Amino acid sequence: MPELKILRQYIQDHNMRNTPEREAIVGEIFSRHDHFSAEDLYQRLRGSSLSISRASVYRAIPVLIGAGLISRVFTKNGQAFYEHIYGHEPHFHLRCTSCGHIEEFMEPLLEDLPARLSKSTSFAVDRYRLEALGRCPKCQKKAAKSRTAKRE
Amino acid sequence: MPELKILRQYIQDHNMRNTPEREAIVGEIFSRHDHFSAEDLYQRLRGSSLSISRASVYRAIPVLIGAGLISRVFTKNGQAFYEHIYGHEPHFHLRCTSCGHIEEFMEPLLEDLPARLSKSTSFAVDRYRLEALGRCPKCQKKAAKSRTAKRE
DNA sequence: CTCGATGCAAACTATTTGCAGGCAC
DNA sequence: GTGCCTGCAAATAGTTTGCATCGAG
Repeated sequence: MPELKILRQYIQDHNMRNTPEREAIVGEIFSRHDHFSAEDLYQRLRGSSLSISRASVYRAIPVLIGAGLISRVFTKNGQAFYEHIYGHEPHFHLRCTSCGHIEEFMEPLLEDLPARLSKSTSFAVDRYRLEALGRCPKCQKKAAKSRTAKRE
Repeated sequence: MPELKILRQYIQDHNMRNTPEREAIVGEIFSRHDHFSAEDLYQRLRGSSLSISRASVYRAIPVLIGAGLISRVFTKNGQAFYEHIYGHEPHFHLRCTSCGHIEEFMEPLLEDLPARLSKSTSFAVDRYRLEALGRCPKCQKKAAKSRTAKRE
């Protein structure tokens, strides 16, 4: 479990304390490969032997981001979603503006974007977040005239 | 004021009703060239002769997005930020993870991204949102060892 | 006249925080 | 033993919504 190693190292380096709660959270996150919100995590961990509070889940998130284990990828209806990034190829998200369906995709062109941007701008860029918005195949077919404007 | 024309057209096409409030909101948005939150807009419009309620500001936003006049560009501390897109070259945002400073930038490589993605994926992509995260020049200089992990 | 839009205030929802006790180190 | 971490509950903050009224078409 390299992700646990990373967590422990990060915690040690930052004079924090490791706890079973944090390890359980990391374990749960890396047990699947999907996008999750803080609430999702909380619900999944409620069932576990070690029932973890919402507060601890919320407090763990910035720690894991700091450790480079997860990253916030998008916001949906005011709720933040994350994904684990360790051992995960860089990629971006295609989001259907009609049904909300999300797919991951990689465009080779973008592979070394951070390095490229670090050269062409004054920022030291270390990562990026790209979200492409459009219609998924299903919603293209439906092609119903939408009469209502949804937020986003 | 082409933006007002677009608003009116959109409203007409969607069986909605045009109101001085909506026109004032659009006017205010296009009077500057910056990123704004719903609250920003509300505060700026409070002073105007036509005092507009928060509710109307919030309700106007999805309409303007639907009309293609504005777009949500990022979320900061749980608050959504927008910018007007009509008459504005496509571009992306560089965000300093340390101080929050934001700069706009264009990478020629990305110019026809939507078209390219529409071909290489199954989605009909019509726009995208790219946020590069890193350190701005100032914060690179400070280079203080941060001991606290901030959310994001 | 009709029905969408507005303003107000209350309701919601996601997230943060104060506090007392517990546990990692 | 010290001080970070946890759980709980209360507090915040952004955004949404019910309702009565207003006014555009």
